[in-house]
Amino acid sequence: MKNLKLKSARAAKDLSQGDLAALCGVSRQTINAIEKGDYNPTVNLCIAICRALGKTLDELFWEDENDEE
Amino acid sequence: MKNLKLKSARAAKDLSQGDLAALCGVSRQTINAIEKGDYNPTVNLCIAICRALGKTLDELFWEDENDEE
DNA sequence: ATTATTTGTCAATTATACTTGACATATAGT
DNA sequence: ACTATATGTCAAGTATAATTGACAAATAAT
Repeated sequence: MKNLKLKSARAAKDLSQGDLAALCGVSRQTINAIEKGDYNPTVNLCIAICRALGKTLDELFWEDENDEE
Repeated sequence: MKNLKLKSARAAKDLSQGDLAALCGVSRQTINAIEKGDYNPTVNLCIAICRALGKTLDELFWEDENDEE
């Protein structure tokens, strides 16, 4: 289950996966895995991503991650 | 950093920590720890909690978990 | 006083989020 | 052709979310 909302919000800010990872204090692979969607980040990381992209949890993570795989 | 929004949303539905845990498929201790607030649940669990309580991520988890400790 | 339910908290284990390091591919620049 | 950046993915390790089991204290009921 890809997270396309995240991918497009990141593209809208013209950030690479690596850029966003640095802003959130995680590795590039972690951002890649979240966008790819086959796992389940912690809420604090979700919040960090939202802050970096100027979005809220509901905008990026509501009804996506849950219909898993 | 206690999550009082969660605690009060649960109280509003007259559910015990154990009840909510069962609805979410996790242990009572996990719900207790999240309300107590000293850790960082996964977003899928947050979503399960929101669904059980009829709330959204923004309502229960936005700007709480992040000002950690 | 006692019985039952809820909550708080501990210790030890298991599952998994997240890391580092590396390699392949694709695209664009020079 | 070469160089650089962005992405996708793998394997092995570390950090921590979540588990089970147990016990104590508080509340409410009888």
